[in-house]
Amino acid sequence: MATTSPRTEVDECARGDAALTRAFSLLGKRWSGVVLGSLKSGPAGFRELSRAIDGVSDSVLSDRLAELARQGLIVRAVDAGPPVSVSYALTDAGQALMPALEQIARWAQEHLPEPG
Amino acid sequence: MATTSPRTEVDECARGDAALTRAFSLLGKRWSGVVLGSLKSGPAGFRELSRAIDGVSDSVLSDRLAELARQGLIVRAVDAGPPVSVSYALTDAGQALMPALEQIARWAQEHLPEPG
DNA sequence: ATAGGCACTTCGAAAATCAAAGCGACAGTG
DNA sequence: CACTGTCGCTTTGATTTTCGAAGTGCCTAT
Repeated sequence: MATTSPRTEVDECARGDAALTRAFSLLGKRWSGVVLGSLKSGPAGFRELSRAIDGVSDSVLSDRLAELARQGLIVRAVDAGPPVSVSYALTDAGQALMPALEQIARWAQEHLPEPG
Repeated sequence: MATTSPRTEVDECARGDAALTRAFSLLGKRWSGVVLGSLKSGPAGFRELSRAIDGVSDSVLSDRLAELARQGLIVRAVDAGPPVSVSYALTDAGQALMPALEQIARWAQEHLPEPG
């Protein structure tokens, strides 16, 4: 810490970074980060995501997709068929997060022990 | 065969990014991201973190610190006083995550609606 | 007609998180 | 010395989240 500071730096954003907190009120929910990451290679349907992600339950996936859409990170597009198909895709805001996710993935490869 | 995809290699690696999944099995837990972020400006004690983070309960903070330590992202250092004091600090692996967290924080400021 | 896929929703059970209180050690005050 | 307060946790229910399996409605292929 600061060696010679009589002042309180506590009021700074040093600790309690509001933006990070905000980000993790989303990303800190199970699967939301992975869902976003799964969308980076292009739009996908519900079932496709469900199978790709492996471990997430339908109900939670549904929740996460709804919440991410509500937050404007992804969009739900319905293509009236006749075979009606639904697809989820990243918005600009969602895309903007991809570099960070890629960085996290790279970090995990280097610094996170393998599962097992 | 499916009407849309002529061929999906997508299922292979693009989706289901293992590293990202691994990362979020940690960061996807409530508060772990914020705890790490709080440590980026230097070591801190339990009570200090507890107050800085605002919202986390002691029991969860305790859990997160233990888990992050177990994963090698932070270290717990005890300074035998007499006034015994404990402090938590980022390891190299933990430090290596900071750029990503900063990027996420920046992203949140630009793309995440304010708390309200 | 039977079977299967898609996009979800519903439901009960298990797990995670919460807020509050408690504990042992120590320090400061009167 | 008793009393209050801080630190670093742990324990104890209550509340919330997540899980996993099954069900629904629609459409298509056999």
